[in-house]
Amino acid sequence: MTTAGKARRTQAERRAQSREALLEAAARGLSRNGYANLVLAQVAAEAGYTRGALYHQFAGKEALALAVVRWVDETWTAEVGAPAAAITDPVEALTAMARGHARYCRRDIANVMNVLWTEFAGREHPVGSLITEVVNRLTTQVAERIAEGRQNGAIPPGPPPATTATAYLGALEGVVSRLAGQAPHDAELAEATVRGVLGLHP
Amino acid sequence: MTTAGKARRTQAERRAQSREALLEAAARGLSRNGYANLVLAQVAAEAGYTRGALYHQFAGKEALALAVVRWVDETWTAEVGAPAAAITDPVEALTAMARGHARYCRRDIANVMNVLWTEFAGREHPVGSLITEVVNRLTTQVAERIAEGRQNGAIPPGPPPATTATAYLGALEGVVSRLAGQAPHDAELAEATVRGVLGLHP
DNA sequence: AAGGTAACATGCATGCATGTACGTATGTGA
DNA sequence: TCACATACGTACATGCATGCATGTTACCTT
Repeated sequence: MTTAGKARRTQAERRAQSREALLEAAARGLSRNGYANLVLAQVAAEAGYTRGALYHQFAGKEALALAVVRWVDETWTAEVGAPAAAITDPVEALTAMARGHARYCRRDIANVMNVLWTEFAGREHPVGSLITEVVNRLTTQVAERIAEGRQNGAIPPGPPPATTATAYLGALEGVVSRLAGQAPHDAELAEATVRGVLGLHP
Repeated sequence: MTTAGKARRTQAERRAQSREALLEAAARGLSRNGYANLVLAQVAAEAGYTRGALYHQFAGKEALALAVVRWVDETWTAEVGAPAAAITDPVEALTAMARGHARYCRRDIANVMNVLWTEFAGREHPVGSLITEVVNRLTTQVAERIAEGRQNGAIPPGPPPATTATAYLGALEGVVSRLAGQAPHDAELAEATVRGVLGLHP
């Protein structure tokens, strides 16, 4: 809402602060309103600026949304994806990812990916392409873990790994977005859900 | 796309045919584009009419969307909700609903509720209110079945029935919308998912 | 401290979709 | 068959959000 330090910042600091404030406001706006209903004047106002600042930092609405998606992707990978990927056991990794995603989505920013995915799924749009790219990468990773677990014997046989991975991510997003950060049930139910998708006993 | 019988229809028939064609086109459009990106000229064109016909049958964009939601609700209740509600055993009813929903969503119409829900969740809009109403009714029904199954001993204890029911519906919608009618895995994974949410063994 | 550049604000033009008024065609009852 | 009502098409007006061009303020260099 308000820029913290106003007293004699350097230009780079000033720029970075504005950019971050705008990105955060845009992420909240996208979470709530989606892309089509996102009004740049509101985004700028919520960040404490006007549209001028926004157009100075981003080429336009599309570029802003792309930046938000990349930003969310980076923070998600750092906070959820990478820690889960570091776990050796496939089942533990997949359940840890579910719990981690639930925790990550306790912030209001989190619905961004879900909203944009449903809005741009099956349409030709740069934002949709980027989302698809991110989701595909994730799906591939999950599918590899599933295949690994099946060979391992820890995960029972089922539909093709890619299909199961798609279901895994869809179910996870569905649960978490509906529960909207109702700790601690969100993480518990997220794990239970993905265990079900994978065919694991409770 | 094309109106079937052109030869000497009665006015009521004529009106009903147009209305149904417009509703179906609107449902497809909403599934793909959502409410904000739905353009009425495209809807009318896809139904074989112009905006004039649409505005003659519906008061406007909002009324059209409301009619679509009611229409989907009715068909869903008839094809999925009522058959599942007729089943006595709670676990069987809940799994049957999951499989039934997956089958129902094999049509392109099905994403309507999901799209509109994510678009209007937490906003004040007539369409959002109606969706919330429908979802709440469903959630209550599912929660009752869950409570029943817990008392029964068939479903293990867990988070409050209302919370679990929300997770049930979120996970189900998530899986089915992502799988987009990939029979037969959609039904299989939908059932596995809700079994996981409920804490049942595979 | 003064000129210059980047950050930001403000006003204008454009496009697009909705809603409405009016015109035309098709069915209905006397 | 003729007057009327209803289904549908067409053209115009309005509102709104984006994008851009032009001012104004803050910071940096010398």
